[in-house]
Amino acid sequence: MEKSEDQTDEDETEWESSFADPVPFEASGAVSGQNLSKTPTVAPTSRVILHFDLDCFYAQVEMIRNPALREVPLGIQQKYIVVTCNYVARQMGVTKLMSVVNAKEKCPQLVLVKGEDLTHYREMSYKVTDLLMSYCPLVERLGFDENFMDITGMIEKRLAETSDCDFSFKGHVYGHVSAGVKASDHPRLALGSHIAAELREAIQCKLGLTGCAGIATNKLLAKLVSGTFKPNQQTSLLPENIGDIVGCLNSLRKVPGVGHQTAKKLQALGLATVKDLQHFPVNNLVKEFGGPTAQRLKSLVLGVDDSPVTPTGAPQSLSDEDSFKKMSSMKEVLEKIQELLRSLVDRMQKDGRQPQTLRLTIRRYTATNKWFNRESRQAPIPNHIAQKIASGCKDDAVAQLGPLAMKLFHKMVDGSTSFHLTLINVCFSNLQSRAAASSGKASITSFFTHSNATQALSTQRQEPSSHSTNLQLSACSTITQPASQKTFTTKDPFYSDLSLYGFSRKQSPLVAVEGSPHQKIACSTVTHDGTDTTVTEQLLSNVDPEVFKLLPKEIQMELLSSPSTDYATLVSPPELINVPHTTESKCTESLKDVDHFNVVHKEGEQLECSEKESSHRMAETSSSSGNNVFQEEILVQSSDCAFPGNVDPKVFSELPLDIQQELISEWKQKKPVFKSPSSRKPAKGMMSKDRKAVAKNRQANSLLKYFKPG
DNA sequence: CTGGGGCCCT
DNA sequence: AGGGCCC
Ligand SMILES: Nc1ccn([C@H]2C[C@H](O)[C@@H](COP(=O)(O)OP(=O)(O)OP(=O)(O)O)O2)c(=O)n1
Ligand SMILES: [Mn+2]
Ligand SMILES: [Mn+2]
Repeated sequence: MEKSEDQTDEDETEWESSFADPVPFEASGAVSGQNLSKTPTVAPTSRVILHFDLDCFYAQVEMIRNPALREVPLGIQQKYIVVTCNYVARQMGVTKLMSVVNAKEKCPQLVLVKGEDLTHYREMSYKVTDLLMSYCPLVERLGFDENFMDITGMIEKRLAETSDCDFSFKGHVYGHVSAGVKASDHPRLALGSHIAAELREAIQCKLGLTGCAGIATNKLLAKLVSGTFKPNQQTSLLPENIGDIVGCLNSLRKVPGVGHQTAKKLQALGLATVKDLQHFPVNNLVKEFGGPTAQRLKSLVLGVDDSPVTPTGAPQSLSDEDSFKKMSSMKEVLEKIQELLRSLVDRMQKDGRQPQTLRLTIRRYTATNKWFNRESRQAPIPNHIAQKIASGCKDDAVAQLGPLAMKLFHKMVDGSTSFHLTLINVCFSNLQSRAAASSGKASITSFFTHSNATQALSTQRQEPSSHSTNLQLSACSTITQPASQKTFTTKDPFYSDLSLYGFSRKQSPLVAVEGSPHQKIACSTVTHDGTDTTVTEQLLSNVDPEVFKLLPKEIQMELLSSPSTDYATLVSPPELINVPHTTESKCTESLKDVDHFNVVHKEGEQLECSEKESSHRMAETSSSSGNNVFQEEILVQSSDCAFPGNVDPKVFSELPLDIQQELISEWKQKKPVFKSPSSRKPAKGMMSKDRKAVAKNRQANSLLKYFKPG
């Protein structure tokens, strides 16, 4: 969400003139130059990237929980601010991140729902990510309500399978009247728009959520374009219009990756708009930011971004915090810390991993500048305590973590003098899988001294190692199933073949569950009976069998389970039954359900998401650029982004989904595998070297991690 | 009358 | 341990 200062939206006034001045050619050369230097073993091609952003996310979740709220102006309140609001409220002038007082002033009838507890939002957030991942594993989260997807592989496969190029874009096309755009000129993006439409439809059908999507050739552009038409619409960006969308960002702060501090530095250099930066000599930028960052900034404002879609995996940290006007007694502090710890331990337990580090953060009261003075202290969590967390001895764990947290507190605050706190945050980090944790302090990898086997073994997987309660709770993706028909609602020729994607029997496509809303359906977890000796020797041929035998059973299971892990998905919607009664939200399982390979095409119905082809924001007016500084990124292979070596994205996409996830996890040194907030990622805590190396090679790190690589 | 989360880099 | 970025 944008800060309020950024919310004035003047895009429309600017974009047509964005081509007036050519910008130096050199700036766009980096990407193609780099890729040209590679061996052209893979057909050079641009990527197709999707960006999804849910509509008024917290408000939508609350409206699902209580449908009566749909018709009233609704604001989600955290302390004294309205963090977001539904579109009814927006129509009446309420904005995101508005103070409560201000919002009530704008809209006295505003209904406020407390939103300090993020549990429901977090859960829904992961359901969306899991759903997307079930189609294609290349999904990267950004915040709770956004996901990037690299569907290049899916596109290539589809393109090879069909010769039918007589179709149009789904949704809007930036800078055009979409009906007037020939999809045959941009078949890959056009296909992407169809996939985006279907994924949005799936999100609405299965989860009851609406959102926007952007379809473009990189993450930066996909994100920028997704917000063009707002709510519940999608927009594609053609290469010829890259200059338009970037050029109309008159405030540099709107460029993702340019935050408050960077914008201030730029402004000190006299740079306020994107065009200013486009024309600014990179050399003068280097002085202030350093070479790599300078170049990245230049690239960003040209719409160039070859950062990969990096599968997010399990979270690296879990934190819980509370703010208040004043806290000044040790008793309050202790009670607050214990309260936060109880909640955190609860979440940790469901995650199934063990935190190795505890961090305590405080904010002291200061009259001015209340929000930039945080102090923190962290400490290792003794193993015996960590195990209580994961094993479910909640009260026990809290009882032991409390004193540890208080020790950290006293490193910052002298209890014998007066203090005035306005915030306390408790954070678990350095999260390790049980297998890794139980094998000692080091990761599993340490068992194999000269292991080149680690790659094949996927030693860093993080899923729970046994079929414990944790596994059942976390491995089950809970998806709601509308009781509505499964009728196919389009005769779009591309949909039928989409059913081939993302499907894998073992993966267990989203299971439809009908019944009581609050009924929890147990997971039918298919176990990997990997204790078979022959299997062992096959899979672990590079592992010393003597060493292997010494490993705890759970770890053996871990090592054996990687390439062929079976798992079943499970379904149950705790409170999600209220799928919007909108008649147009029919759910099709076309991409997923194996039993529906023979898709029923129902004539006459359209799969439209009530996209008003409104012509607001001028984005529909066509403008062709004369000069083009904004060259399309060509030669950007997915292998540069998500795959090691020269892996053909098309071939990759044809692999069974679970295999895709395994491979990705190995390449990333993480193990998402199970679809849930837990078990997504391995602790790369101690693996930071590996992780860093990976990130560096992929250009995923550094300042503009969000968009531009180095 | 300015939340409550996350991520990565230094 | 802090800083900057994202939502
Ligand atoms: N500084 C911020 C920004 C966002 N959020 C939360 C509240 C939002 O509901 C959610 C998603 O942020 P968005 O910027 O996408 O805003 P919305 O989804 O609420 O609205 P929109 O429909 O404009 O996307 O993240 C937050 O707590 N603090
Ligand atoms: Mn968002
Ligand atoms: Mn949103």
